[in-house]
Amino acid sequence: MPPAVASDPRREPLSAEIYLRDGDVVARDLLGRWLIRRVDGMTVAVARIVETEAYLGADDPASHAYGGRRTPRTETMYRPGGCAYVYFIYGMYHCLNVVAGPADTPHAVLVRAVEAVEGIDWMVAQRGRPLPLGRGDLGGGPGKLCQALAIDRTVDGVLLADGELQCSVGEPVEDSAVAIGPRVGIDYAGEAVDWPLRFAIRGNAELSRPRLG
DNA sequence: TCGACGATCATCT
DNA sequence: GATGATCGTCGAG
Repeated sequence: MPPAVASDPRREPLSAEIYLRDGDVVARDLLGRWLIRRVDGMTVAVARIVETEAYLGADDPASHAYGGRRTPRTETMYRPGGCAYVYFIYGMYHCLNVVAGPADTPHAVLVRAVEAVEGIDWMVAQRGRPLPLGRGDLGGGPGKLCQALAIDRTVDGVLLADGELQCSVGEPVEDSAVAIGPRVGIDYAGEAVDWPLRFAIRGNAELSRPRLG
């Protein structure tokens, strides 16, 4: 692919309406899009989304907002789609979500894997792992990609149109390149364990475990 | 206040 | 495949 430059149309922010649809639609649409990480106004890294999961709010037993549960932590999900929802998990990791749907419809899209487009050295440094990094070790998992992009609770609520974390047009993918399967790590969610709400770019090297497609 | 648990990962066997 | 790390969050008391 050609190098990314400032005038690159792939860097144009996604329009706000994109995020106002249901979580599963947004999750599929975000494949191939770019996350642009900015620190103090400077772009330090660009990463391409290669795997997502949808969480469908009040009607989804796997969602933090199941049954309309509304707490200080989940408040961000009740905002209109288009901002980041970041939470802390297992005492050591963060997970990055894109809020979807209109206000008070707490849908979210968990970003499960990204691949580096630009600023790979910076991302590797953020990960703090000994080199060389193996397949999927940089951005192949929700905790890993948050480390690589230095995402923590301070990013929670950031607008993806113009904040410290942005989401741009990137390189959308064809349906034929998309693998779909059940979500990971939600064994507590009853019937919802089997819902086909995990989306990935088929065969991509940075997919999370267990691999889909 | 307290106890249980988690949308994970690295490091074992 | 199994397990420990590690702590914010939330519901129960």
